[in-house]
Amino acid sequence: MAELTQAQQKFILHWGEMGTRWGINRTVAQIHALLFLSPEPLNAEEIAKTLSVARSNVSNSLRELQGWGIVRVAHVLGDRRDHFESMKDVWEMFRVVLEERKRREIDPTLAMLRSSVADLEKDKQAEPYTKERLQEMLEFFESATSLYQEIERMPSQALRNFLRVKSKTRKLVAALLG
Amino acid sequence: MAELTQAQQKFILHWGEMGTRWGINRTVAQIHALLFLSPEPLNAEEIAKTLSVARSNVSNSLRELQGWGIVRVAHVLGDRRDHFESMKDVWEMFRVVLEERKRREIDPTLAMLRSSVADLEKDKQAEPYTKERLQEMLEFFESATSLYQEIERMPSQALRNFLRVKSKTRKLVAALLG
DNA sequence: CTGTAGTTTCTGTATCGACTGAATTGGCTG
DNA sequence: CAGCCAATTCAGTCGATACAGAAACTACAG
Repeated sequence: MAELTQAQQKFILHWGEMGTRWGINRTVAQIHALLFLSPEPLNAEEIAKTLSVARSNVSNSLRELQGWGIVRVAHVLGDRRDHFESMKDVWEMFRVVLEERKRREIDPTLAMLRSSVADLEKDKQAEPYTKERLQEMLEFFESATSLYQEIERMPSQALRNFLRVKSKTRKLVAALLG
Repeated sequence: MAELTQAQQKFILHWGEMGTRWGINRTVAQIHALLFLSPEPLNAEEIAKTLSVARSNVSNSLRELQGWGIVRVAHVLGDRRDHFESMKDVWEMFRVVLEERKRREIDPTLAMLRSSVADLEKDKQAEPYTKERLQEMLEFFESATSLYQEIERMPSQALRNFLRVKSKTRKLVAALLG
């Protein structure tokens, strides 16, 4: 994995860019991409070499990825060094990240909105427009959360099959018509 | 709207932080929050005053918000200055933003994955692991996109009602049990 | 107990993007 | 067409964050 093929490089770079757009550090995302593509766990040194970033940067990024719950340490027999591997199940991976983002970002937002709306509820001389807007925002977040959990609750295999069938059907129809 | 109440300030600051976490500029998000709360369209000057940012910064941020399609110019009779208002329907607002992010980020990712997979398909001596991983990633994005469109296709009012009933029920049950 | 390999923490630097204030452009009004 | 007000563009500054390299720490081996 020390040398990257064209396709691997392309994916890793793209993933890094995607990361930045969604508030994830570029290097963190690149390391994740690398581990995702790697058939076996890599040690920090290899990662640093392959991506040409400082060893310490790799260390911190790996900690962050572990914090997200999509990378974990894997030990290799006869090697003292820590090795790292990415979760490989894409659905599960995104589920985990979404769950974590909900915990870090959505839940605090819900709390903030609830307390604000409650405060405005009490304050009789507060002008009602703000309350109305915050109320609607709160309802949206509650509904979206609930919708998300509804989907999450579906057995993921069933969901996948359902969508796979749908996609096959669509392609078939497209082929027949096109 | 020149002076902000406690609740308004809290929301605007929080929205700004949320923005940064999702790759949206803080000021851009704050301006959006302000417009979202404002009962009437605001001109750029007012926005700059209220949030204590430079006039030019407001100008650029407003352009960006218009680029996302959630803020638009509104003219006020007898006033030469442009005024700006945010979309107020929260569901629609998020739908629009999601649509735009799909266009800007997901679609190019799909394209990249498709072409990479196709390339690896041809290249007989390419090691199969990378192809396998990219293939799965591609399938995920295709399914997720399709799932998203499935949800989007549902009449939004029906979706809202469905979720509202669910939430009411949940609260009732919680009240009876708690 | 000492040396060594591995990892993390720390500190200074560099880079990138956000932001400001000034200059410029555009367009309306008398 | 002169003057003015609003909006945009531009060029430089500032600040946050990422990052590298050095130092410190840890754990194990001999």
